[in-house]
Amino acid sequence: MTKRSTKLAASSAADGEAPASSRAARAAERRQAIVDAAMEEFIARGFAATRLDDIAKRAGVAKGTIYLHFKDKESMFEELVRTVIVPVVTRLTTLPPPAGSVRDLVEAFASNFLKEVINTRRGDLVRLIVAEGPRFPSVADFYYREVVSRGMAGMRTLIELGIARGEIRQKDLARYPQILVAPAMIAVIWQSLFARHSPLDAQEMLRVHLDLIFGERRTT
Amino acid sequence: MTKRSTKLAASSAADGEAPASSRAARAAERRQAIVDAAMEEFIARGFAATRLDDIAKRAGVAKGTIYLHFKDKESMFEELVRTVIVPVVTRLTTLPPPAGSVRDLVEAFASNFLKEVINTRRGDLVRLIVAEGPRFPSVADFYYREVVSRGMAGMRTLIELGIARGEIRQKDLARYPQILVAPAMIAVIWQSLFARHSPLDAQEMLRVHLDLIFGERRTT
Amino acid sequence: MTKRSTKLAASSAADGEAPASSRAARAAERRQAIVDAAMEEFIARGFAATRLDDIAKRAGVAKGTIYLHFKDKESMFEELVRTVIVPVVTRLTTLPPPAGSVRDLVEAFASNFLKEVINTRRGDLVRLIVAEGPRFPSVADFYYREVVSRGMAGMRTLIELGIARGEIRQKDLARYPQILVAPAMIAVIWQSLFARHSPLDAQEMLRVHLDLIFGERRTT
Amino acid sequence: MTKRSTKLAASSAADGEAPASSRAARAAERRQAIVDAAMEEFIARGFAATRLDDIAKRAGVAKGTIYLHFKDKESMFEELVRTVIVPVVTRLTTLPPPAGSVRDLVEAFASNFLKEVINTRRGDLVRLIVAEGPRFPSVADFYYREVVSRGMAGMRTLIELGIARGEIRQKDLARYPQILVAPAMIAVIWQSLFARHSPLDAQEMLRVHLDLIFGERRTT
DNA sequence: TATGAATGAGCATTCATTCAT
DNA sequence: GATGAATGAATGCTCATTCAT
Repeated sequence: MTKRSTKLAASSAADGEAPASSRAARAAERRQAIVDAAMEEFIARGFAATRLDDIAKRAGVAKGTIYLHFKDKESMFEELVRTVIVPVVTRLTTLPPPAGSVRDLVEAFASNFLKEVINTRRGDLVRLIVAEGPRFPSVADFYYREVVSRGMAGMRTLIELGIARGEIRQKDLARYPQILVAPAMIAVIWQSLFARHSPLDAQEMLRVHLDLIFGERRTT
Repeated sequence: MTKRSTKLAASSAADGEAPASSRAARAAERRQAIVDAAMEEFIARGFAATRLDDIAKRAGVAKGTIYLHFKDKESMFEELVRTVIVPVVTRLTTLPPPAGSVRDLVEAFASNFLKEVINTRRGDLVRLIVAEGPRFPSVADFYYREVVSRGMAGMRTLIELGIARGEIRQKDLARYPQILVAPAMIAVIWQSLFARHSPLDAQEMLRVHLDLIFGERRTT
Repeated sequence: MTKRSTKLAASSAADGEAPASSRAARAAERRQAIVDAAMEEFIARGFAATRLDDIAKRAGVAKGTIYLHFKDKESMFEELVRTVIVPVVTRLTTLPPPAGSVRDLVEAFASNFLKEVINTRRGDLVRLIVAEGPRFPSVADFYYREVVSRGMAGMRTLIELGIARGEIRQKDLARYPQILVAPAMIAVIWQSLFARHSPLDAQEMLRVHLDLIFGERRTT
Repeated sequence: MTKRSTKLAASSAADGEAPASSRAARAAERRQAIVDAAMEEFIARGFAATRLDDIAKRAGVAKGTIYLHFKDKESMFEELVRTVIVPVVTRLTTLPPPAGSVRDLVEAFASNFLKEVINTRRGDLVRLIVAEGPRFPSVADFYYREVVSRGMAGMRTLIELGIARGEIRQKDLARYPQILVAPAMIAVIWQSLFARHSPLDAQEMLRVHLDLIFGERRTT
């Protein structure tokens, strides 16, 4: 009756005997299954309305097992956010191959953001953070510290570089990097809320936005 | 222990003497007190985590009184959104005095948006809608229909007018009015989530953004 | 919006002006409407599950009006039982025209019981008393005192008369008048509970039962 | 404060040592405790006035435990009726040893009914069904189907046999088996409602009734 | 380690009763 | 007298958390 998490059971052969990846690996696998399940449920229902029962069922574990990996519902949510956000940030920030024009850099970033966040569960997670932020100051703090402030700083640097190189005219833009990111954020929220009312071609919108800023015209 | 609703007692002179405003007026007053209290609580805690007890306490009414005005918690939330959103939309859309440049129009709108939404409980309500949308399709539908689609259409018209008049260069912008609104939305969310981490001068940011689109420079 | 009780408004002409039956009559009328409505509701839902709101609505009065006539829900129920039971008992016990055979007397009684109780709201009330008895000792006491014990005594007298006159053979019957009444009671309950499963010709059943006791055969 | 269910602890030896009766047995035991407690409370107060809190307290379990066994209060009531009725019906219908006179058979049945139902919680349950029937059509249906219609059919068969064998004179009786059962039902209700006003020797009453039908005289 | 039965605090909702109009 | 808006105690049900197995 208990359903095993499938998408992550890429580990071993038989179910009861784990040759190589014993003990620790099994545990990590289970934990990951819980995190995945929790993300789905939290996104779909929000923190307060999500039942641990449903998470356990979806993860294919018993309810008590969750407490072997997380202190309680709150810390599960907080750790979940960290667990999912950190690798994405790492990937998005490590990327910039320091060659080419600023627009190339920004476009590369946008492209990655598109692939890694928009139209992804990760995008829904961003909306979830926006939703639960006020009730989870620690999550909002974490998100501001790890994502927002770092993102703003990075964008500002890029903008200043663009201004220095003459790619960007609008000098004030450096004071509000939010403007550079705003359409991407709006895309994330739009997909999560209004996709079924009217689909949005996020990629094209971002291109138009970059045209607005860099003045030129190019194809992705 | 019972607290009188203060901000809404615009009825008569003194608090203890309500000669004319009998029955109906008292009822409307009470209902408004409930709506106000509910908005505060829903914004602070989200739908699921909000207790009717707290709403009642904050509104200065008994728990049962809420049910004289709303069928249940869900419809209270839905009606609340309508009650608050409709007048704002009305005010924001009725405003444009059809004189002056397109930039003037947009700036007037931005100015009103700033005053009516950003830095206002209404702004928090927008974040709340983003947060609860997935669990309240009816709310998301309503918001899309009454606010988003109408807003997009209006913006598109303005953009096209701007293009026709030569105020806006970027022709593609008309396809993505979201870009025009994005910074305003980001400002709303920012104030709600990150104001305490780093305050945002929304007015100035919007000005910079308009400069980006209209190319010029002006002071509000 | 308030609906006037119709079936009882056989009183006066205009609604606001009661020529003869003013004041007191109006009050009595209202009270009767409440009693009627209450009986319907209590029978349909039982004491605990009946809402005063529904009674008021059905009676065409405001909720508060009920409290002008009855102390509270409990005493309303108790008085209701008295109000309805007493006249029936009176009618059923006053009837015996002291002529003819004992069987004639019993048959006359059965016939009246059939007309006055079985297939009547009064029958449902008996079932209601059976239902609520344990929670309303005062009602059970009243019913036992006014109906059961008097009924048993009366039946015993009739049986003894029948035995003395040679109409009834079974001498022990006088010790258990319940046997004489049992089918009538069963008819009451049957109609209330199982009529829709399988209708019962109570009159015929009672005739068969009397044949069993009196040994003869007659038509009603 | 927690009371262990006593009457049902027929499992192991001492109360503190339950070696074999693990899991399933414990669960069954708990469920039975809940059923017992529920029966007491429902009988004493009726469905609507019974509090789950009281059932839980009486059963010695937490409130939530009830919901591990029953979907809600309604289905608890319905299942309770089934759970209690079915075995009784089974026992009462399996009994007839096909020897002896019809009167012997009927007397055996009466004797069992006396022992199994009258003066038993089961008797009170019958009154409860009469009480709640109108609000629980499913219960009334079940009772009619499983008990009443089967009982009527069985009685009719016996009566016809009695007529065929010359033990019963009254031929019409076969059309109204209710007459045969009526005093037993009245005994059930009497004990439940009027026992404290005036005790009833049900056994003797049933004997007198059988004498009435079979005409003879015998001792149980 | 993993399980899931058991717990009981917590909350939405109902409804008898009151009382200002 | 009548009214019905307002009250708040009462109660069914949920669900995060614990712990014996």
